[in-house]
Amino acid sequence: MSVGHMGITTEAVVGCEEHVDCGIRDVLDRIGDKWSVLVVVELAQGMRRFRQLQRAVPGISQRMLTLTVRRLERDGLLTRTVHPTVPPQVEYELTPMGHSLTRLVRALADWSLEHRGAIAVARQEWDEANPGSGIR
Amino acid sequence: MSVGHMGITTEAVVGCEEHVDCGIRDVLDRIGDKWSVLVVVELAQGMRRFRQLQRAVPGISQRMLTLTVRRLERDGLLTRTVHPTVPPQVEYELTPMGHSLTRLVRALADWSLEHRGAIAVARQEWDEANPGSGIR
DNA sequence: CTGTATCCCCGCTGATACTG
DNA sequence: CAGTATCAGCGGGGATACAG
Repeated sequence: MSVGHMGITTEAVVGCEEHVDCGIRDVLDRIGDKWSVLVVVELAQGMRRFRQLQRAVPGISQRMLTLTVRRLERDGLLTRTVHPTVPPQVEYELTPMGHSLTRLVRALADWSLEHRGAIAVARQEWDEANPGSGIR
Repeated sequence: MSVGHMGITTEAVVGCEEHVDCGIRDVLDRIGDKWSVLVVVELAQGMRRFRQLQRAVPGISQRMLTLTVRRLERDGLLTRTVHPTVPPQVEYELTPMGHSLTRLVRALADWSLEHRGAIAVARQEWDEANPGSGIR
C-alpha cells in the first residue's frame, strides 16, 4: 500500500486526530437503523406522501415510518409539508443535504452488489469450517 | 429455498430497478452495528493483535470485540492468524475485500465531517420548535 | 493474552387499537 | 389519509466470571 492515500479522503484523515472514530458512528447512528436509508432512497426520486412511502418500502409499519421520517426531518435531511385539506395530505421531500446523502447510499449499494457474491461464498466456507459456532 | 452460493447477482442488479433496497440492507446489516466499522478502520492501518484492537477501539468489551472480529472473519473481510505461542498470539488483518470496504467507510467519515455541523443546527432548531416530542 | 460462558437490562421494533 | 398511544417480544450489547 502506498504511503499517501490521495483524493477525497484528506478531510476525513485530518479530522481524525484523536480516535478511530472520525464521525463514522454519527452517520451510522443516523442511517444505520432498519428503515432510514430505504426511505431516503425512495425520496431520492422525488416528493412522496406518507401512504406512498409506506407502499414503496415493503414491510415498514405505520409507526416505524412515522418515527423514521420524524428523525430524518429533525436532522434536516427531509422536509415535511402539511396541506390542511380533507383528507389530510403530507408531503415529504429530501433537502439538499438529504440528496447528498443519497450519493453515499448509492456507494453502499454499489459495494454491496459488487461483493455480495464473495461474501456469500466466504460465509458458507466459514460455516462449514466452523460447525455449530453460533456466530451470525 | 436457498438460492445458492455460486450465483453472481444478475438478478439483484436488474431487481434494483424495482425495489428500493438495492442490497443496501445487506451492507448495513454487516457494518451497521456498533463496532464493526471502528474495527475495520483500525485494521486499515495494518495488522493488529486482539489486545491492540481492544485498546484502539475505546469502550469495546472483550465479548463484543470477539463477536465483531468473528463476524468480519466469517464474511471474508479479515483474516485471523493464530500463533501457537505462550502466551497465545492472534493477528487480525484485512483481506483485499476488507480494504475495499475501507474506502466506503472513508466516504462515510467524509460525509459526516462535512455535514455534522448542519445536522447539529437542524436538530437544535427542530427540538426548539417541537418541545417534548420524545423524538430522538 | 485470547478467548468462552452466563446473566441481564434496555431499546428497537412490530402489532394493535384508537383519533382528527 | 396521517398519524398517536400502548403493550409485548426479541435481540444487541454490557458486566462478570471462568478457562486454555
